[in-house]
Amino acid sequence: MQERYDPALVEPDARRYWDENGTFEVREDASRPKYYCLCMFPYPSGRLHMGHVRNYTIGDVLTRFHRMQGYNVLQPMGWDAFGLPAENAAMAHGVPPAKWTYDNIAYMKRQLRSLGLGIDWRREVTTCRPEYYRWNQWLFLRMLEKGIAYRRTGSVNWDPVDQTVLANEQVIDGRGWRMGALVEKREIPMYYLRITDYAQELLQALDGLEGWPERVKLMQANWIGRSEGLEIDFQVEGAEPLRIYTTRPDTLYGVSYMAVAAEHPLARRAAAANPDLQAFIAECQRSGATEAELETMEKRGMPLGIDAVHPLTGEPIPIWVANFVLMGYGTGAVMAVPAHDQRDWEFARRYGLRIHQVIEPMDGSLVDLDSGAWVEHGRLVNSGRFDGLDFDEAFDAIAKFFEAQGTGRRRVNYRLRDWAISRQRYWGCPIPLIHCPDCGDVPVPDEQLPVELPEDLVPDGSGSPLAKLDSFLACDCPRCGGPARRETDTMDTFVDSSWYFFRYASFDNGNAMVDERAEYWMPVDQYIGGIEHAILHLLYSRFWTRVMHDLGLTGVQEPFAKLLTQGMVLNEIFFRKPESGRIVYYNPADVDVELDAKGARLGAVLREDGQPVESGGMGTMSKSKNNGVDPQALVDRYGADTARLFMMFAAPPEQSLEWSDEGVEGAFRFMKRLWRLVHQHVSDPAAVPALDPASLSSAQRELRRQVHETLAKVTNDIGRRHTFNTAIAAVMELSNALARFEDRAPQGRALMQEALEIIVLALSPVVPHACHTLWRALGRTSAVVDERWPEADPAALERETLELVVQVNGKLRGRVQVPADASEALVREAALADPNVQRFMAGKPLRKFVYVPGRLANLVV
RNA sequence: GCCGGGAUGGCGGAACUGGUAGACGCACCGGACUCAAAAUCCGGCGGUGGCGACACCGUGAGGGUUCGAUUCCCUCUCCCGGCACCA
Repeated sequence: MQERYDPALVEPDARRYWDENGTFEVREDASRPKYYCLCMFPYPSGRLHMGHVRNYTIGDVLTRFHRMQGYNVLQPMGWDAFGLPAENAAMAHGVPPAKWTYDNIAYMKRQLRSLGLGIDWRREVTTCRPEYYRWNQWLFLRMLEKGIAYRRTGSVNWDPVDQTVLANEQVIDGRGWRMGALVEKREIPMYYLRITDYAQELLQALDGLEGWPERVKLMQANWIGRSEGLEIDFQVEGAEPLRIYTTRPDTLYGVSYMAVAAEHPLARRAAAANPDLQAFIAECQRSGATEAELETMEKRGMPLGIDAVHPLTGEPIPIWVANFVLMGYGTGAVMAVPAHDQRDWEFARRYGLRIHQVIEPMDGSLVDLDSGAWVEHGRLVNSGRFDGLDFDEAFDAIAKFFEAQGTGRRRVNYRLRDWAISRQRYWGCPIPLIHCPDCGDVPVPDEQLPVELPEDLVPDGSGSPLAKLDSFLACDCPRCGGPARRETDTMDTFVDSSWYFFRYASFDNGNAMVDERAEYWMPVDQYIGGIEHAILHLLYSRFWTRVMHDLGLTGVQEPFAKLLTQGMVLNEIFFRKPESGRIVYYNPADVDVELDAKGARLGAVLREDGQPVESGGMGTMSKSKNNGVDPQALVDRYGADTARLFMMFAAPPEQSLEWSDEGVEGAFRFMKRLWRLVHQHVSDPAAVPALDPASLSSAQRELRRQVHETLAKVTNDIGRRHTFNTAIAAVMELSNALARFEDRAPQGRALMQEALEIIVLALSPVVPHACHTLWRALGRTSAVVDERWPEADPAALERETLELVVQVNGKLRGRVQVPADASEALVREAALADPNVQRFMAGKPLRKFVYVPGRLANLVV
């Protein structure tokens, strides 16, 4: 073996072995338990970033660990290849999105390979290829048949200068990102998927997802947002009744106005004869479309001059148009109770509307409505015959009243909205529909699938290039054969990522979306990806899987048995803020940090000019903050193993990870120490006999216990807790102990051999290249990747004595050695005998004795 | 604004089920080796007081429960993720 650790020599060698032996190529095998380990596939943006490296290293560690535990493990990889950045790159460089995307994939695939990931590359899936997206189209048509897909209008951001629809990301402060035009909301026809039909199922099934983090399940439950309330019709003179939904029917007597969306028919009608209203409605249509903007903007409104009739009192209730009511959500109208809803209270204060208390606290205490709304449940007052009822009684009584009248009903409502999948973009999966002047919207027949996307177009930022391409547009109506026009909208890219995990199992089937191989592999046993996908991607995938289940395509209802949400990768932000002009960000690699004598930070300067820069703290690695670190440079300099080791050691996987050049150096140093440890052992010519545990000295027994305790800890930390950082820390501790262990007697050598073999096996999932070589260096002829995961020897773990902590009144005052099987009485005696303990008891009588076996004794005086 | 999460030495983090706060690594300081430097190795390293044994303080802030709280509860501050057309 080489004396010096040289990853450039070791790593290609190990990878060659895995490739030549097809180590990670797997097929279905009923004789072994299967383990489907899946990482979220990357968007081919150009180069791998640190988040990818972190994600795929976690997946690879779990893949290799489970392989060694005897599972039949599938780890596939693919490309989420449709999307907006390809169109942006196309516009910037005049290259077709397809070429840009395929070039990126080729480069990033080389990068992934250099990380030494145990991937079955035969199964690679690329979502922009027709053999993949034809099944998007095929399933969409099935959904259309079932009524799960439907068409209606929806609101989009419209750039009036570019004459194009903008993504939320492309709207900056209400203006289009390219020309700076004021963006308008516009209603256009779109296709929707009825995810709301699955709301109840998607909510209930969360309880069964035991392998999911609680916080993700909570976020999904809140997103679905089930509520129970009443749907009530308010009569409006000379118009259709105004229908609203409320979860607080108990506050009905406190309604002092109604609020409708700008697009509501009542608002439109009232505006016809009122220029001020027209201006206000036009202004509402210019305001932002995102929920965050809607909720934080100034709440404004204007009266329509129309009244609704209060259904219980018969009093007139003024109807207002308000900028915070959304037409696309619920009925586009709400009832407002300023006394018991904070937003209504603020609106009423602003416009001098009535604030009328109808609920009081159960204890009859007074409520201060001058400082804000009182939103708790309580007892009804000022509510006619409902006075004195509590929330539940009032809900019930009022529901019965409306049900008897036929003007209202109980209703379960969801915050979740149907999924709009139409995108007015080129680089996406074409929606397989044909518009015929005679037959209307006609689905493309299955035998004409896929509707292929031309790959040589270059978008110019003004609408979809498909709409300008006759060869794509022109077609025959499948129903009447007459001339027709193809749909030019493409699908949301979340469609592509909602089922790719099925396709990895049936990757080469040209005749069906999925086959029986998917039934073998699904569900995914462990899914790993960024926390930023906790809601949308994961919810859409759960929905899509249920639709496939209901169409008989799979027996699986939930796609991901276990979920690990990895944290973001952060780095320092350095900047200068000139007196005038924009903030300039400097890459941390170009900044020197000045320290005081204790190593605490004094300041930072730009190396180039020696002048100070300001620190902006830690932030996600991004282009805009210029704080990214290229993983390729890291791999080129230190090798993949050091990159993997640092990523796994620096933080537990669910937490954000702070980048540190020094930390990488530390990981590399450990690799060198490990290498040297093995080298020293194997280059000693003294024989290594078989280990005889019974004959070990007490120092040898002590070390062997540490070896097996470490093994037990690593097994638990990787397999159960997924805290790779603590597993690695334990191995570092053990290797420090081994470096101090200089026993060259035959049994000392034998113990060293056992310890080094266990270390190499235990680290092989994390640093597989180096361990491949070290295993052979230790005299083993097998490949470490094919070895079984070792088990800790219970005999080695046994202890004769224990050290217990002794507290007086909960404060640490001493330690005692006791036999491992000591009785409580013996422990009490030993604890009381400790001189320091006696000092703190100061002769006071023992009031209570708390004994936690194996841990501590607490003497309360 | 709403939903979810986080805050522990100079820094990243550890403490798994309420039981020894600071494992492991980094930075820093001291020493060995060297003509010297780098690399490597050895030692120290939360704060305050003390020659020392040791004591007191200390887990974002304030309060509570408990024999005992980084861990549980309440209030607050700041930071991060998501908010439906970025992926």
